[in-house]
Amino acid sequence: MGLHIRPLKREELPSETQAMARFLIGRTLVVEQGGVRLSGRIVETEAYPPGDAAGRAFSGKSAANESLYLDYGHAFVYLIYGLYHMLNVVSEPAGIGAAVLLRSLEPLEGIRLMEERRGTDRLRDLARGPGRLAAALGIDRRYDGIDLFSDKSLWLGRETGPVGEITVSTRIGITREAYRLWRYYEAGNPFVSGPRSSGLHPRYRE
DNA sequence: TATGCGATATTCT
DNA sequence: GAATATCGCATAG
Repeated sequence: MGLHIRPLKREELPSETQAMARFLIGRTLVVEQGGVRLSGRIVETEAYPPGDAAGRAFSGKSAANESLYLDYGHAFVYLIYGLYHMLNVVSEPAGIGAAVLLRSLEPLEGIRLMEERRGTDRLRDLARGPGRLAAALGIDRRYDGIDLFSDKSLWLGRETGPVGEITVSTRIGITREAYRLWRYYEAGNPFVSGPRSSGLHPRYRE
């Protein structure tokens, strides 16, 4: 466990959604739970900018999406399909309602616990996809609204090495604004979910 | 490897 | 009542 991850400084994180989604590729996400540290390299994100019809803020503020309206750098966690939690980073100044979805991690630390939670020892499958990512890290609604720059249990770290080329594509699993190129991933990285070459949404693929 | 489908809960119309 | 920022299993090729 000689891995030393330096915390990201708040002023390094862009407060504009697409810029943040791109910036976060190659950075690290760290969870501290009861003395155990889990971490991973962020290899895939999606941007849900202000006014986006596919975003959770589109139908206005409600109890379900309150934390989306916090200042950038807070966590926004919600449940989808009744089964999976999605971990987002609020991406604009307070009151706006936009976020970056963390889709996939390359596991670094706490792999044993991730395997246990996920019921597999296949490294590639531990946190590939947003539902798996949350499951591996034990993220649920209790993490909703926490500040990633003051809370000790969930925070963002600097890159641990060189960051590869970043590719953009259409977002996965949405119907509205489906043509937008707001998905970002590290090219060629096997820990990325979904299409890694075509860059086109299945709906628009021939 | 690719495609299809059911599971499941909360929110919104 | 319908939709949903998904996943794992089944089946076919």
